Amino acid sequence: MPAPRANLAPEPAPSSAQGRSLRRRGQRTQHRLLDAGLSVLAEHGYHAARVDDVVRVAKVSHGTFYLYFANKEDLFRSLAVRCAEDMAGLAASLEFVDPGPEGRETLRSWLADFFAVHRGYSVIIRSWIENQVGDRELARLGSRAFGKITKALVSRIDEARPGHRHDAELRAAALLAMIERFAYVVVSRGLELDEAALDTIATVVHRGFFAADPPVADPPPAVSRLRFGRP
Amino acid sequence: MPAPRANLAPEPAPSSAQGRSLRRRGQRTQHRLLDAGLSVLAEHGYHAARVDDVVRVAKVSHGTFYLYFANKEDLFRSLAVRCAEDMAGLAASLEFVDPGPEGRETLRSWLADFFAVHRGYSVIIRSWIENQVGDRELARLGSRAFGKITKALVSRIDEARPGHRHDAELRAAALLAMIERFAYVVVSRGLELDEAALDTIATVVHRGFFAADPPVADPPPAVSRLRFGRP
Amino acid sequence: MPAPRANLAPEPAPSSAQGRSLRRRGQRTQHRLLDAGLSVLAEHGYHAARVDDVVRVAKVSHGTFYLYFANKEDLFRSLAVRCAEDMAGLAASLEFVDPGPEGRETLRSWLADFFAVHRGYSVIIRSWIENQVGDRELARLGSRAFGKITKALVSRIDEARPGHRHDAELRAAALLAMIERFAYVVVSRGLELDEAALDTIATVVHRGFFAADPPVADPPPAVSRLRFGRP
Amino acid sequence: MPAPRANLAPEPAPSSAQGRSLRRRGQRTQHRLLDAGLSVLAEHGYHAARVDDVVRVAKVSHGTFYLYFANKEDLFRSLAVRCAEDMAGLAASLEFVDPGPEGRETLRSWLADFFAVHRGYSVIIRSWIENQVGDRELARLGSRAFGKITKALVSRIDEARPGHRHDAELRAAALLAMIERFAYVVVSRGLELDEAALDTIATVVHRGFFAADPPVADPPPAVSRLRFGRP
DNA sequence: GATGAATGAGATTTCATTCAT
DNA sequence: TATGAATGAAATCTCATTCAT
Repeated sequence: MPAPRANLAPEPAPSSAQGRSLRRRGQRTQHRLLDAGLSVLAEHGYHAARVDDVVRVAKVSHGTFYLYFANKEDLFRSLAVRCAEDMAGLAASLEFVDPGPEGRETLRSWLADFFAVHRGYSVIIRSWIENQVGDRELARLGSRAFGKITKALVSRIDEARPGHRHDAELRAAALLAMIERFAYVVVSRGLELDEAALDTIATVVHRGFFAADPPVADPPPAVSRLRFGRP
Repeated sequence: MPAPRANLAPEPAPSSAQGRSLRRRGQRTQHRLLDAGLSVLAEHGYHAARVDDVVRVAKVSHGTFYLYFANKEDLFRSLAVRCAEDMAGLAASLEFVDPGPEGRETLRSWLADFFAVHRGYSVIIRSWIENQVGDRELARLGSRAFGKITKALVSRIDEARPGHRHDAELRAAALLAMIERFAYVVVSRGLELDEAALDTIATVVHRGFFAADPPVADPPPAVSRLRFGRP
Repeated sequence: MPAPRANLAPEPAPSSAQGRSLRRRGQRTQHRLLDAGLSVLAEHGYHAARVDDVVRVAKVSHGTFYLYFANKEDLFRSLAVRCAEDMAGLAASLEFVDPGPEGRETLRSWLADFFAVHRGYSVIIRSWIENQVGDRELARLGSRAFGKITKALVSRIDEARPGHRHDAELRAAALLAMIERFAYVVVSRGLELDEAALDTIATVVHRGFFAADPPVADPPPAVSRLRFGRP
Repeated sequence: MPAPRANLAPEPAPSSAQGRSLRRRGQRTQHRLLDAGLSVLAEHGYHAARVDDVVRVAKVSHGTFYLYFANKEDLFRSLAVRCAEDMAGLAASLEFVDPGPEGRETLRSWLADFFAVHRGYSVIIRSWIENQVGDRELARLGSRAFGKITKALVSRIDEARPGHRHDAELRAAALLAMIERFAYVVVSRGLELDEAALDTIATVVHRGFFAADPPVADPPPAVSRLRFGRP
């Protein structure tokens, strides 16, 4: 059985020129497979993605795939690592969000980055959120990535509206839900997110999630008038 | 080939008690299959859901499944129809959202309904959005259902902030994205959405999406500081 | 298990009027099933014929089918019996075929009958010949029916060309093959066999199979110039 | 879905010996499957033939079958193409049939070839004639093959008995019916067609179908004495 | 007599993975 | 390194037959 070397630490560089050229070729192949994997996953989703599709797009043989990845899930994991790194950078890059106009600009800029990451990795992110792959380690990778972003959001919201820690957590979750889903919809429909749209989103987010509470009147009890969801 | 009777208009109830009892048994079985389908789909998602799982949950034989549904997709379609009906009701039930406190309550109540529908049909909705099933008609069913809700939201947002029609559409999309995704996260993690959480969401939505614009300062150009998404 | 009464001797007539009416109804149902079976078999052939098709054509339920026939093969057997009777009559009706013009007329008349039988039972006959049904008894039924006809043909050919018994047998086989297949083609294409066509066939058969040998010249050895049928 | 390579034009032979040997293995397998298919079909007929049987005979796995053929029908189609080619050759090889003794020899030789083709492809031919497979293209393939032979026969018969074009067509159909069916019977019973038998058939065909008309007496009207074929 | 719902054995097809070259 | 043929477990679907009413 050819031992899959996927995701292993790089082997020591061989001395011969021939060996080095092979190595380079191998890297190119692996790269082709990763890119092919991303595009196939994007098109079909994890379950409907076939190894067959990946190798066809990458223009390599079936056997070659298993030279670089232990299995389908392993390819997915490799992509997920790439994605998690970018997500961590994203989390680290969110600075203080001022309740005033500058805060809106800070948000605007950060949101632009967020959407850019999504554009590349929407499938991965989708799969994380929906837990489609039955792999503990992979799920943890995703949780951690999202956890970092959530934490950053909680901090910034808490800074902007001090004294409502628990509420801040809920808001952070809702905010992440919104922008993540919104990004997905934009990507999946092939839409272009222009400057004006980014402005609007930034405004909504800024005012909805970061603004201080106004004085509220007495709220009457909420009563649902509809009954849904048959047993 | 035994013609699948799925998705047909219900046949007229026969007059004799004996005939009706036979019919009834069939209906019960079909119902059991639909419910089983919903729960299996919820657990595994469309692609990973096995007909085998469905019939085991419904406690019927394999053959029986194909007595009521032409195939897996057909079961899915039936569930989708049920869901689309509830979604249409949801869209129709959204009334005028006042910019003041009453508007917040209107939203709160409607959001409670929205989340209730999601609790039942999260899988269906997810599949619609992600277009997992390669079926045109099914996709259209979903688009129409979501279109109705979006339209309702656009109308209400436009009423609340007249003169920004295009902006209203973007806001409606973002709002739907948020609550849809938020509902999904809540359902998929088995969380309970309590009154306080509902309050917060309603507040965020009300202020972020329905409030009038405050005077804005000069916005400096947004510049992304990060580069994501390798080619 | 409801004992199938198919192909059994008729039970004693019940005394009550009610019982008699039921009996009549039963016969009608059985008849409907037989006819439906014939038409379904004609359309699809034995293997592709579904019990489902038969009961739909006969407008009875699945259960009812098994009230009258033990299984699919049993229905087929019943039809085969009907057919074998007609075939026997056919065999018995072939009289002396004169080498002269009257013989041609005798043949013509008999061929008309032969084609008529085929029109009704082509499927059955086809199945016999091709031995499609894995049932010994059924096959024997067919062999016997065909044997009778072959025997009659052999006798008549032998009468017409005495002293070539073995040759007569071969001729009989070829003749039967021809008219049987010809009948099939006519039936399966929905063609009408008119008087002129019948004339031609009668002529060909008369001259080809029943005429006395003319003096033959020296026959050179037959050498095939083609090679067919790859290993 | 792995694209079935069945029925494609043969790929250009690769230059390296290594590459060719790989190709060779695949070709051998495909060949084994075709041969297995032919024998299984011959034994059971199209509908009763199981892919399972084919792969067992070919000694390959289930999956391998679908590597070479899209499905059962596709295997059948491939065989049919092979058969149609041989049939076309057969049609082209029928030369002028003299009304005298040489004509009989021409026929004899051609019939030997005809029977040889049948020996190999009886199942295919049977299915064509009986239209067992619900595939338009396949049926057309068969019609064309048979059409060619019929046309050749019509030409030869018309040459031998000029001035009866319409009659020639009927005769050609009857002749083809006879020899086709006769061949089937011979093959299906495992009989050997010896020289004497071939002589007899050639004689019958020659005299029955190609000889000039003798003077005929007045034919009395043909009246059927039997009534067959219950409604 | 008749119905129609239910069954389950068996057939077809898919696809991730292995292996010889 | 790379290939492509082969595998087989698992999934989907069919249909003759049985059974409760």
